[in-house]
Amino acid sequence: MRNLLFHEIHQKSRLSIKEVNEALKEFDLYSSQWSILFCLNQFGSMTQKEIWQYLNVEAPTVTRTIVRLEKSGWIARREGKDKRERIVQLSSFAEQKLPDIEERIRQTEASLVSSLTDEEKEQLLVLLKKIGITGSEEKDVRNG
Amino acid sequence: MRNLLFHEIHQKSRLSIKEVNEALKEFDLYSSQWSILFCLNQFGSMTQKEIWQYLNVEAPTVTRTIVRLEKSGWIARREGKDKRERIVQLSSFAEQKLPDIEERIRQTEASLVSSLTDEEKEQLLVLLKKIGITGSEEKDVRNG
DNA sequence: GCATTTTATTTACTTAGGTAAGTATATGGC
DNA sequence: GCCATATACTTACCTAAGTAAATAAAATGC
Repeated sequence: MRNLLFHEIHQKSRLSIKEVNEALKEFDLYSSQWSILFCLNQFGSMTQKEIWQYLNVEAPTVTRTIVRLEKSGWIARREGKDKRERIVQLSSFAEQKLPDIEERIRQTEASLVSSLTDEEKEQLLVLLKKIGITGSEEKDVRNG
Repeated sequence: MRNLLFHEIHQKSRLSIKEVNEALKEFDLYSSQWSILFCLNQFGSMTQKEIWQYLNVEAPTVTRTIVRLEKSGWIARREGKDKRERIVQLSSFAEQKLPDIEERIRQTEASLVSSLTDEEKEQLLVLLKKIGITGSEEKDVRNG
């Protein structure tokens, strides 16, 4: 395939999502749900905007996933002082389960990149971050 | 984010699909449709199985996209000698349009990786190909 | 030669992402 | 204070990819 790079990125993206979903089955979670739980675990309560900005997806995508997480008891939402905002936080059930899930995900991801050295992983990350930036933004590569 | 690598792969995958979709708008095509047209242009007539095996997706995904491509006149299908198979081929309309589309895609992709040197692109490809393979398969890295 | 198994494709349904438009609340101009 | 604009979120609808199960045709066993 001529456009090998994008083909390959696309493939590995699908592959890793597939593996993570497989690992999450025992917890009745999907990869996108996990990414939000992980986010909340790392930063504490967040507005939906903070979540979609951090994950770099669109607002409706987060709305949908959050609704499902709320229905299944992983998170709760409350109104903010600004009544347009909805503040999202982990349930105590989620807080209790998260360490196990994180360990499981860590294993899955480690296995996926087990044939790369630490240096190669670092290199891969640096190269990936360069994709999609134009000359003028290039100085910001290390921030993302 | 701890799982930075997958986060980044996922992001760049979405970004590149978005850009390719944007570029394909003027031709009334989507990225997944393009990948099938490209495939057929490269290899000539193919069965659906050959397509999904090459693109490394599941059969139902190819069925859906092919049905749409057929409805919009980009491809035609005929029965094979084996009547279970359906042989897919480009329409003359598609053959006529493809060079322009390919040029447009080439530009889009080049712009996305414009901040990488040729050596870096090659390196990125090599590293990506190593993802998801176990020790015993490692010798096959260069085939993919 | 017929029953069983395999194979190619399709259908139905799920999550995941996107855009566009709608709703409700804040904010600014005056 | 009120109207226009901006912002946060939601709804509706599109493509993309996956799994599971259905269908139809080949291939195989005996």
